[in-house]
Amino acid sequence: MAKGIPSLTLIRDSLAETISTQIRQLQESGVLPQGTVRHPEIQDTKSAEHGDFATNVAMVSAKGLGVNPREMGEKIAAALLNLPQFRQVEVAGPGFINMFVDQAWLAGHMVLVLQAGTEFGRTETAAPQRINVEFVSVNPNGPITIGSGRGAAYGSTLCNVLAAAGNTVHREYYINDGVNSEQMRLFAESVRCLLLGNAVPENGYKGDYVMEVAETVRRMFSQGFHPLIAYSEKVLSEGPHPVLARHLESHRRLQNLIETHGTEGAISHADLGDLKLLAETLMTEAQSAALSAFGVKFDTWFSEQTLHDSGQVQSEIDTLEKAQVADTQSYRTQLKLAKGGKIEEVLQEQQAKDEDDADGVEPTLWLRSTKFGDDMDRVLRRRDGRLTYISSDVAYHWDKFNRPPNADKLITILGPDHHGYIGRLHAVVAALLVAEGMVKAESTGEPLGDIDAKLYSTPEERDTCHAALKLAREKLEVQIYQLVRFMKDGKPAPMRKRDGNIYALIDLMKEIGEAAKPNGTEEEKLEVGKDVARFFYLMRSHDTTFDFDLDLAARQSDENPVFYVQYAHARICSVISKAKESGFQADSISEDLASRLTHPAELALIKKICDLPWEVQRCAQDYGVHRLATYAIELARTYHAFYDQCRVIQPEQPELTHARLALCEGVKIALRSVFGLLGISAPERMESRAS
RNA sequence: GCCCCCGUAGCUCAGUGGAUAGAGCAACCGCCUUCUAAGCGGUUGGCCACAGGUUCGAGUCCUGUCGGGGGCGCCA
Repeated sequence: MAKGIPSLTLIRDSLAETISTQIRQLQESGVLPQGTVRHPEIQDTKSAEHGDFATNVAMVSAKGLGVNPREMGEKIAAALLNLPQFRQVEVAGPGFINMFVDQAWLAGHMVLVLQAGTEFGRTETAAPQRINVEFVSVNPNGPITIGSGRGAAYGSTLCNVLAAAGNTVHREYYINDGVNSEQMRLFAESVRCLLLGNAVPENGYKGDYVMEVAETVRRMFSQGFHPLIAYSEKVLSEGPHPVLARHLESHRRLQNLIETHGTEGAISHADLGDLKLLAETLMTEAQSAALSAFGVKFDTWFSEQTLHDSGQVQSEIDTLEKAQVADTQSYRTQLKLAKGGKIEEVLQEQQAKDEDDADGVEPTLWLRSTKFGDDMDRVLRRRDGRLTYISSDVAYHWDKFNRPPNADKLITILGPDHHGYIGRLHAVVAALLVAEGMVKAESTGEPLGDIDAKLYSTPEERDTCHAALKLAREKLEVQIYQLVRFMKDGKPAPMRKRDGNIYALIDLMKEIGEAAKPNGTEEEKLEVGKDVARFFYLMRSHDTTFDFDLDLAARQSDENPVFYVQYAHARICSVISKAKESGFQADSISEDLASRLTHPAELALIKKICDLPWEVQRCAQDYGVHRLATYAIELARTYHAFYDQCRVIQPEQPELTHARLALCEGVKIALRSVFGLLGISAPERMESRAS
């Protein structure tokens, strides 16, 4: 585990701490009155005449202390001026404290950057958390689409950022392979129809990828399952493996069919469940390969069905029933909500008694999720006895807290179409917290109102449920990313096409690579495609819809910002290698480094480099990782400007050359760090566009 | 009806409650004998959808209106 650097070595944190200390001393010596002062925010200035950094601490704190903000600012400024970090401190406007920092002090931070090396950008945090992040998690019934690409890019980068900010992160993909799934049943049915030469069902799957799955399945039948069986047996002999065990049983069944009926006969006699297992496994493998090419790796690919097989689903449901947050009474509660989420009315809808139902009909098992803020109760077990998807979610969310062990928090990243799922997921976790006895509510002592009485039987139950929901919202954070509209030739390009085909992420990468690097190897093309696609997804806030210009992405030009940032890295590598030819080393830290770097373009660059850890921390706090892409562009721009104004290699000025090379090395370190977080490559060379 | 997201330059989008609202693309003008011109500098371009409110201060927070996108299954 990487250690990271203590956050106090960061410029902004260090300034904030210094200002806090000075204010405290001013209060102790009676220059400023006692009272709470907010932690100073260190802001950028918009023009050089306002100095290097500014803080509004006087403006936001003056009122509480009962003093004039400008006067307070003057007193703080006077105190700061005595410190070596500052060459000038001024109060401006309504009470801004504008700080002009000492250039050598500023440049001295470069030493810290160079010492941190590849660790630069990582920081320690006072309260590290153990976090499970689940993302992508699409059904194994098709390739990863360009739509899911956003979730993949966002989720993987968020994980990188959370880890860089000092947390322990577990990356997880949930495979929706439950045997009860209607969609997966239909997918398997479609594959079977293709295998048997029958027409695909009305709402079935028709894309070319389904045909490919069917062809692969046919090949597996003709080759037989012996190798797979042998492999599973070997692995299972070394220890338990629930998923493989299920596969082994299925493969044995299919092998028996082949031996009795021959290849074609086996296909037509095969159980739909066995075909489904083959089809979804192939699809999952394809998804995994595409995501891997996209730079996304998971610690766990978690199979939903294992929760059923192990009995965890049933046992968690029993626990919920015991705790009376789930029951089989024949009504469903629905909430009518007014604007602002206030409950206007509680409706209890009796279930129709269907006399036509045959034997074996069980009463519906309801999760009383309306006790936990959901707008309607949810079905856990259908009347035909089959469990719903949400029933697996109950066991799944409980199980997820084991990855990493004793997880503090779960983050689930979902697409815009799953927005309506947030409420019931929180209800699921809240119900679990109640049922597992994890909630201790303080009684509010308030009696049950009319509306409450329809939801809860006692005030204590209500208070417990409310407390559980509050805790659930802390334990499970759902992040929704918004829709992407893909534009081609100025027109929207649909993710799912009429002919049943899907615009797959892997195809997007290939297309971009083909256009950007027509003479490259397949691997190089995929890498370019990955870089461009990831950067495009990550440039915009995940929380807003945006247009993905496929033509621009495919164009290999200066219009494409990813090449702009990568070019900065390639330029630096070129300078450093040229310098080496002249006998200069970039990674040596000279003692007088700080005093040599005085040019405005150099100082701007130092400030920008040193901002990276701070940017990472901010992103980890509010999950707005798109700012890292903005940061990369800004850093590249600052470097390009420096490059234009400050010649690095000057043999007649070896000290300056060394200092500037160290600066280049610092930019390189920062760029590589941010590229790593964004999941894009750092090319050492970029060929001229002409070639 | 309810929920979520959005409305900022011609286009695509940034913008910690702070000072004169930014970038890329598009348009125009400059800069390669010198470390990669996939670069740099400059010009043009704005009732931050609208109306109230909170605040010393609002593009940012709150309420409402209008407009756009998405979601509200015993599907997952």
